[in-house]
Amino acid sequence: MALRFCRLKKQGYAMQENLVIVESPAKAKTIEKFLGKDYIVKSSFGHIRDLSKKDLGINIADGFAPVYEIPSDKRKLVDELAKLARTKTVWLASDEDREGEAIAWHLTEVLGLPVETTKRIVFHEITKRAILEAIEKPRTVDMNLVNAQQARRVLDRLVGFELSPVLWKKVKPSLSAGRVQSVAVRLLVEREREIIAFRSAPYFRVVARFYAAGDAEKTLFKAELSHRFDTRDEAEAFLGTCAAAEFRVVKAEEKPAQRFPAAPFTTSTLQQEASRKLGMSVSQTMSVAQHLYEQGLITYMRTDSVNLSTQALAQCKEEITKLFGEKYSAWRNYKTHTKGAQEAHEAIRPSYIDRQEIEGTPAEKRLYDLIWKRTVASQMVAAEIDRTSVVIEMSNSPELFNATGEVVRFDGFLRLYSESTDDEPAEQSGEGVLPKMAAGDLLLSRDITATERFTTAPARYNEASLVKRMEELGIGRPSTYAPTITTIINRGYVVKQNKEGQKRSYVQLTLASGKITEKQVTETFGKEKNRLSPTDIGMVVNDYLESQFAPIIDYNFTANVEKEFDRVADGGITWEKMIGNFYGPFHTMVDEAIATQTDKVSQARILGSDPKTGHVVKARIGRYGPMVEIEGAEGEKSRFASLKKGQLIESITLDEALELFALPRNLGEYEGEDLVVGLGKFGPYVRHGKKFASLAKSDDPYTIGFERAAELIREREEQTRAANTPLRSFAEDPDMLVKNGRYGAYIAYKGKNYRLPKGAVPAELTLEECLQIVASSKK
DNA sequence: CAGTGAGCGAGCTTCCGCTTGACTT
Repeated sequence: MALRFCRLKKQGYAMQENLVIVESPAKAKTIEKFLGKDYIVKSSFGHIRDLSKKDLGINIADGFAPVYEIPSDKRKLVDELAKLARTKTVWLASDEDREGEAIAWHLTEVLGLPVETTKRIVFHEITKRAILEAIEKPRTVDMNLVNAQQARRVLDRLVGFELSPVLWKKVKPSLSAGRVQSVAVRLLVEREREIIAFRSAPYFRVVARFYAAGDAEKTLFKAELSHRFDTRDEAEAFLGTCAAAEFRVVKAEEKPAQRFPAAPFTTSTLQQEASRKLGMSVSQTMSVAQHLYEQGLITYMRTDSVNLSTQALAQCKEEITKLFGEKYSAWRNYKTHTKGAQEAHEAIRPSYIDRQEIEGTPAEKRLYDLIWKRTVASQMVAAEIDRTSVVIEMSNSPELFNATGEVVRFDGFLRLYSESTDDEPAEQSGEGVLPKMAAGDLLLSRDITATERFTTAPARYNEASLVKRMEELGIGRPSTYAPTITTIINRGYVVKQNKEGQKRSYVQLTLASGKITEKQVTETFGKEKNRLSPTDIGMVVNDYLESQFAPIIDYNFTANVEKEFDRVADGGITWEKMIGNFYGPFHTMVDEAIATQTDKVSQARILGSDPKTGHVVKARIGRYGPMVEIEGAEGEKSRFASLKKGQLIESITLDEALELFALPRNLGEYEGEDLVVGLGKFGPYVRHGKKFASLAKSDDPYTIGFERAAELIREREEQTRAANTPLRSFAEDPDMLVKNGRYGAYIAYKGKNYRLPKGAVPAELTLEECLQIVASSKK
């Protein structure tokens, strides 16, 4: 046995003299194939060390010396790597960016390798050529870049671990603040305030349908008036003018234009498009992309680069030529403009461009299809477009009508893919083909319509548009966009929610055959799905941070410190000096914040007075969250009620507040006990004596009637009866019961519950089988 | 499961950026 082991080990040693360490296991697998049997390729699974978790992990007095630890879940891996490293030449092949360089350095430290001589290799694409080339010219670990990472890491820890405790003291325990998350929350708070402050105003837009004399059907087109009216009277008066007007073309222009394809996907643009086109959340997108990556179907999904490998470019050209012909192919190299991009990887693209479709879950197929189309389209020629614009004047008014038309002369990349936008589709005044017109042409109007519209508040962010904004500001990285959103939701700073649309009616005035007619139309507006809005606590924390730590949550803070990190990376300053420059003023701010008496960080907002009692009604954050209060008279207690989901202290009105006191409502006596509707921890309920039943989604606790409430109680009783009646019982052993639970049938035996094995039919179980299940599940 | 809202205060919470699995009540 010992001999055999020894021989195997020797053989392995002889065959694999080299150990290559990369960050991702999927990458390791691919590279191992390229390198052949002299190389064993292992993965570090990202970082292998981090600052000590239980305390600050930085020795400030000792020049900010970091205290690094190997996390317990990394111990085994590190031991394995160390063992392999002892007998082999190590090649550190972590990503070519700040974090990757640091991983390489931590590996030298932990594996006991000399920094000066250990081979460090990098490649931006996972192709055989790129990897063999990298092996040809190894370098050593760049300590300046490593130090820039240490500065980044230490700064984030200092900010996070000094700010958060200030919040625990001044606002609420367990809160958090950080360079990235606090700015993300700030974006949402500021947007929310714009929305609260916004007052929608009506206006009238005028659209006419014109035609050329003689050929009405073929030449009918739409044109919009360049002026918008503020009031109905103005709009109506204008239509009156139109009735007596003569319309004439003053300008007709046709201009050729080009539309270009979008760059290949990065993490952020993939998240945006998957959200717009497939309705996927940011974390869903990442998890599906991870699956595709692990199956070797796409390149790495956490990237800020739009670069494609030469090999991929060639494959695109071949594929486009095959599918659409050579005239559709255009060789393009895209450049990254993103702030702070590190470009350690390629863009997100299919691993094999000739693979147009894949097997997998529906989500995997759709996301792959999106990636395939975007990649291939990025290498296709621009679309050729003819844009026509026509200006129409009136004989009796200086107002002008405009019509624009667009005709695609050559589809180019549009044949495959067109990027979506975040904005709602603009109300079109009739893009499409315009009839041939020339200046001086006389036009007739079929009808002219003035439609009442309303100015709209800026839209709330959704996950993907927040990521887009963060990327623009250089805040966060591809690997942290999704987790950051999870964090700010988990901290209770932000909620993701839907909003029901509201109905409103608007006026439409139409001039046709010399007569103006009026129509009332209704529409829904303000419907929202999966939008992010700040909570009261999110707003309070943001305001506090703004008042005490303005420089830290400044939108340019990250961009500014990034410049400093770059100086460290260039060797222009030591990282300790850089951090020292930051920490001095920062720590003073922390001390001052703690010393500043902040009388009640959360102040009550006075809403008005209760019409019944005349007492003050106010909203504030209480022990159990946001609430409204009607102050009691002298020596009397106040009345309290919690805010509903979606309501904010900052924007709740007196009427909305008073409505909250309508609960609990007593609906009257039913079978000897009162039926009471209330709002509990788990939502609206109806109580009958000691029995409770939840209200259905369609029920409104403020308006629900006696009959419906009684019905809910009866339904609930029926359910409990069904749940308590065992599916199976045995005369021989009354302790043994097969019951129906929330997760299906289960066995209840002597006070303990047991799961049924897969495939068991509850109604057919015998006592023996049940006893066996109980016995076998005992451990 | 099903409101609460006073005050005291032990012990705990927290960052960002690299990577994947565990986990099922």
